[in-house]
Amino acid sequence: MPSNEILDCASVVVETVLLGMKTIRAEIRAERPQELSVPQFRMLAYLNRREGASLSDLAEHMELTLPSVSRAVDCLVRRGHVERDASEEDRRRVALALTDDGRKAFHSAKDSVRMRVAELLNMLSEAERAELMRGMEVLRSALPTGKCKR
Amino acid sequence: MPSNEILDCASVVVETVLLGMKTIRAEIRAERPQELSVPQFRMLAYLNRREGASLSDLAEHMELTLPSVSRAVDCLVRRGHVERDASEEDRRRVALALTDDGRKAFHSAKDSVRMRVAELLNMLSEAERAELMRGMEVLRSALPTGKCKR
DNA sequence: TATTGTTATACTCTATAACTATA
DNA sequence: TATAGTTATAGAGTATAACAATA
Repeated sequence: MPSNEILDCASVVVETVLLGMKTIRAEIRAERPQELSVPQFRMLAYLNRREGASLSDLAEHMELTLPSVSRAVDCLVRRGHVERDASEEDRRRVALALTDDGRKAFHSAKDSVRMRVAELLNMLSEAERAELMRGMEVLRSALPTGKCKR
Repeated sequence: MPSNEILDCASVVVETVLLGMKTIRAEIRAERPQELSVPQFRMLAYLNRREGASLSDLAEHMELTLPSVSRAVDCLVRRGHVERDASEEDRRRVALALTDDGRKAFHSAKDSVRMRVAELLNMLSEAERAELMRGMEVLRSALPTGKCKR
């Protein structure tokens, strides 16, 4: 049972992450030719890292059910962002991959977000940025990263 | 035009916020009687702070269109989380407020998230937590604080 | 006429249940 | 029989366009 002091820390972390997410969300969704939703962005990001991932892999990463991801992928395929092929080894599986168009859409959205955040960080002093980086490092080390499913 | 070093910082911040959001999302949506989506949670959080806010206030905070928020509020009203009344001063406006049930649902979800994050932070040393808090403080100072009129 | 909100319509996001195909 | 996905159905999340009511 965490102490009150740690519960207070947790509140700060949650509020800050939600605030940060608001900036990111606004940028991902801003006009722009290749408009993406946040879930779509997350799926493209995963497939960009894990070429050939199966639908189950993607569902696990997104923490969604298979039917939900199946339909979401329908949508991405329809838009030309993702390719869906039968796996060679196990014909039940599908191998998902970004198309060139999907890779372009993902990087375009990602670059926009990064540029927007960089503009904000540009206002900080070098010392503050160093403290920020250290804080991010600590937070990453505390958060469950990907697989370990509580 | 931010330097490459700052662009790298921005990447770290974005990745860390997305990772943190994943933990929060999983917890907000977890089992539990009063299941909420992330947007619903954000709306309840806003109305908890701003009793009597109008639909336009909420739409601005959420960065959504009025029709979208109108429907989202329909849903929250149907679930008994929110009350929608005509404003006294200006009959065009609606005054939104949490019901007791809505307040309960919000605090329950919020407490779950906080507890889950606190459990994770509990693994850190005291020095690491101090660094984390400092990093959060710096990040907050850099992010646009969504007209925080609390 | 301008502002606040709702309704109509159309996608996407997500779930559960029932199904198909492969192993 | 067990596993990987899809289809059916339903409700929430989101947008634009058209509308109604109040100021």
